[in-house]
Amino acid sequence: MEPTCVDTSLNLNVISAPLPHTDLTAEFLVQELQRLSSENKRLTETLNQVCDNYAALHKHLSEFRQVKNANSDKETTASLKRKAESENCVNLFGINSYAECSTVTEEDTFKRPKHSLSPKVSKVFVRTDASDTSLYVRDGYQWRKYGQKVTRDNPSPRAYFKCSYAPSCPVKKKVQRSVEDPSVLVTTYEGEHNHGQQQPELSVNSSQSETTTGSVAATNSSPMNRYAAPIVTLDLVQSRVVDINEQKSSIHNLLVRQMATSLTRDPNFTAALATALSGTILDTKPSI
DNA sequence: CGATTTTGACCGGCGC
DNA sequence: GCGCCGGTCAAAATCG
Repeated sequence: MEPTCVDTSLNLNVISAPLPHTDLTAEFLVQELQRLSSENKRLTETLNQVCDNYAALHKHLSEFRQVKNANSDKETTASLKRKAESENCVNLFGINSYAECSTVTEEDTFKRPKHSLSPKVSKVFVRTDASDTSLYVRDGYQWRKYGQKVTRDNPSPRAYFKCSYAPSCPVKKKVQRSVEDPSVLVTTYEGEHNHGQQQPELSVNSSQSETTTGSVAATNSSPMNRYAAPIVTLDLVQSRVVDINEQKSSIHNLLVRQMATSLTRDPNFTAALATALSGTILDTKPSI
């Protein structure tokens, strides 16, 4: 299966040949592990910085939208609002590189033309196999499908689900494939669960994974069962890193170069980057 | 046999 | 008022 979002698993096969002595090999492996751990930590810090920058940018964007909306003409029609909503979703989708889990409330949106008492609405983008036509997103709750419709702005059908775990649970969700990328499932949750979560899982058809904001853990399959060559899997979320001396700067530079090369060669990464940039640029243009 | 899914019908909001 | 469209209902079908 295609990995979720950007495959950050880097083929850092720097160990070319086994060393003759077992002790030396073990020592070398320990050193390698420490070196990679420190590299992992450094990348985690870089990622955090990128996330902070993104958050600041997103905040500016929200402020800009509020100002623009306040200055807009009051004769804005509901259809325009609906269009703005869809555009907003597309932009959100682009900025966050198919991995956004956003919560939209009554305060920070100028949409929601009706249902004034509508509870919290959140959207989750799940990358899945484009050839897979099912609209089921396993998110740990039990859902009952009660309808399916083909909407006007999207050729793929939209499925409607209700939470069936508790009869009194008011949560609903809508699942529809994205127009921009059919491999992405757009799940819209409405309301909040009044019960606990059942299964701590979050996947599509139990074979794909979902990325959420801030989680860039590369969940490529285990190197032990798929690849013969050692592949460094970056666990940027739960990295237990031991700080070691940073004397091997040349090796680090080499590693950084290898990572950059690996990322730029990755079509998923370049596609996600291009989408994010285009979404950001398009989002700044004045609305009609 | 109960739970779940499918799918056509129905309803209400909105624009013209 | 009429038609369009999104959302929901409910009977039939399907599944375990």
